[in-house]
Amino acid sequence: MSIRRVYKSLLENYGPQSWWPSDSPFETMVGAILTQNTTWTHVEKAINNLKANKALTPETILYRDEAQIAAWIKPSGYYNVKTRRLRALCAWLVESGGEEAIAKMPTPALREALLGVKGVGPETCDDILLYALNRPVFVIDNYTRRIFSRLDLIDGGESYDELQALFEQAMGDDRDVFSEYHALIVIHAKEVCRKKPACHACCFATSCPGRI
DNA sequence: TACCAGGAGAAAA
DNA sequence: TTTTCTCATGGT
Repeated sequence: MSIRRVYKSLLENYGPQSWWPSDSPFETMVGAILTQNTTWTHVEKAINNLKANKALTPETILYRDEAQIAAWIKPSGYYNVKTRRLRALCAWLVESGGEEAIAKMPTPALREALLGVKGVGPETCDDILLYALNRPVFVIDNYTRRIFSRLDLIDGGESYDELQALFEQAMGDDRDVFSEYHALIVIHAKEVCRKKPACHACCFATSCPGRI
């Protein structure tokens, strides 16, 4: 078993996922913040509230009443901290000259700048780079650690950057492959870990619908 | 009822 | 430097 083989297996089991579901790069950025520690169905409700109120713009999120923004994104949970995080991201975006300006920035500089925004950690940063800005970066999340340590392909204690380098080296410099792989990992984890409490070992079970 | 979800930052040890 | 706590709604 190898990282490349796992990708092949997941793709065969679940098919292409074609992430990220959104209508614009900015919507993807907002979704990346809102999806922190919650499920996508809750994020959809929050984004729909923003859309319904024509509030899915950097300017609206920056300048509308903070309590109003929080009320719109309430379904996604942690609405107070996420409001501040959205504002920090929008402030950075505007100060940087908007989407057209950041699109011209080289990936390492862009990544460093995003990581400097309060509320944007490594996973959210790479979600934005990969899915909003189409940069070839591999997204590492807790599912990746869980699944691949269970498969004995990683130790589990590696740093975020170490794991990212490992997957990027294994899969080549292919943005579309990185995009599919991360989505497939999330789909797989959700498919096989429905048991309560969540089963963290069912990658090995013959009953697992997406057994690797 | 209790657990958990497509994390991150601050505080405490 | 590493670990623990906090933020919070809503589905199962």
